[in-house]
Amino acid sequence: MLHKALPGFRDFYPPEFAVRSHITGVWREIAHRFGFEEYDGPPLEALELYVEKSGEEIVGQLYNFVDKGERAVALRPEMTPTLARRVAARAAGLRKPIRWFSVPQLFRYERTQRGRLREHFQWNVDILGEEAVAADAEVLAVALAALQALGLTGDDVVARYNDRRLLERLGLGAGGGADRLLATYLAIDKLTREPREVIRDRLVSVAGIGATVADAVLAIFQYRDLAELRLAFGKSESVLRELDRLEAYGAQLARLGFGAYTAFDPTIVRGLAYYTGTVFEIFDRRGELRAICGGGRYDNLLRNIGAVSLPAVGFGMGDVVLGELLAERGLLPAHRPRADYYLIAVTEAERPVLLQVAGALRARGAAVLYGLKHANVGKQFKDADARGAREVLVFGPEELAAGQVVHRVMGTGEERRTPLSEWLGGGA
RNA sequence: GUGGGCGUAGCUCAGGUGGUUAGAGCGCCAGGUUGUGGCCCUGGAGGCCGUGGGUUCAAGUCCCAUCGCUCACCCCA
Repeated sequence: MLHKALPGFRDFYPPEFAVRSHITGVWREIAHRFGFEEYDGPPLEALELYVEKSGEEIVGQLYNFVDKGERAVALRPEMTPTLARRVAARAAGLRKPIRWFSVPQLFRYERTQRGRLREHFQWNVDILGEEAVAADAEVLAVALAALQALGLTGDDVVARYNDRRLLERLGLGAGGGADRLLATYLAIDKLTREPREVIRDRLVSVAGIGATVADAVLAIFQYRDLAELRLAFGKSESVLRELDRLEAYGAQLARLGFGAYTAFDPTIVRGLAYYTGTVFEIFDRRGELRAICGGGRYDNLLRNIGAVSLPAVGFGMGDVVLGELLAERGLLPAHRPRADYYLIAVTEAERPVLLQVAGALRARGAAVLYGLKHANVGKQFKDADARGAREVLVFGPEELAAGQVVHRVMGTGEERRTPLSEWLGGGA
């Protein structure tokens, strides 16, 4: 056992790779179905790209080092800064709204635990250049469509959504600057995990807001749905506007077929600094795992990073937690090697013909296997079975003399003689 | 970074209170079977019992350290 993967890094043996491939395959398929184009960038970036104000809280867990050219670099911990920078550089020439997706491998240096490694693959989908709520709905819809395609229903997962603008209108930002607002979001983010008193203390001590305001803020969360909030705060024009937008968001998602997958939840705020509007997180309904996916609107990030003003909305969905959930629900396809044909030579003398047929079949697109060293027929059949061959062709001296080969269908055991020319033919 | 639990074959695990050459099932390889797979039978390879140190006549077993995995914190992709 000389070389194991570094802590938090995974080896993908064929069975594990099959799982990863299944998940990323669905991601790509669904992204294309929604009209998103794939892009990528380097996995290693200048450290400063992440140290900038786009997300201070990430920096402490960066996988960073100094390279041989004495550049401070970091393995990318998230895709959004890369995306923002690239889009900003070419924004003028890109048709808006920009609909892009990516499946980058991302890295963070931190203690590993369930659902959290030092490396994972994350599906990123973003729409840039559109502030209409339809863009927000489209982005969440594509995330849910992928989960649906993977076999998860509205009974398995739920997307809880909210809008930071609503919380601001409700008084969250009362008398505070951006820093205070973010600290308040971070405190609220823990609302479901920690006792109310702890949150209240944190609002006062860390976020620096007054005790009475803190109580007012916490009071917001006794209202669990939009109708209740409308009754309680409907007098305010600006609150109404936000409630209307959230209603529209939910209604559009329902129209797109995901009503059973979505629910408004005022406690969802997300920890990242750059979100400015809608935010959402997707959880397993049983609440056994971490969030499967998180995203939202970040209208100021491109202006901050690239001096181009483009509203944006997107999400990231990792392969680790999702893989755990799919495994628990028995939704991962069984990994079994597959081949269309396994060719068997009875004696070495038939090998040249066998190779010729293998070539012809492969040229037609079939998956073809045969033993690389001679073995008795029983052994070869055993190998054909173990490697998942659907059909077997037996090349024996007797049949070849008559211009025939034996064709056996493994599933049924049905077997008959067929003309060799049929297998050598180049036509489809 | 903090605390708890766990490290025996490729995998899943046995190995009472220390006691000879460390076991099973599955998997893998070979044979039974030189023209027919799944089942069965036989044999084999594969372990410095995570690593290092200590206690002891004797350590897979007890002690310490360390590394790794894991769970909970911290924090969040």
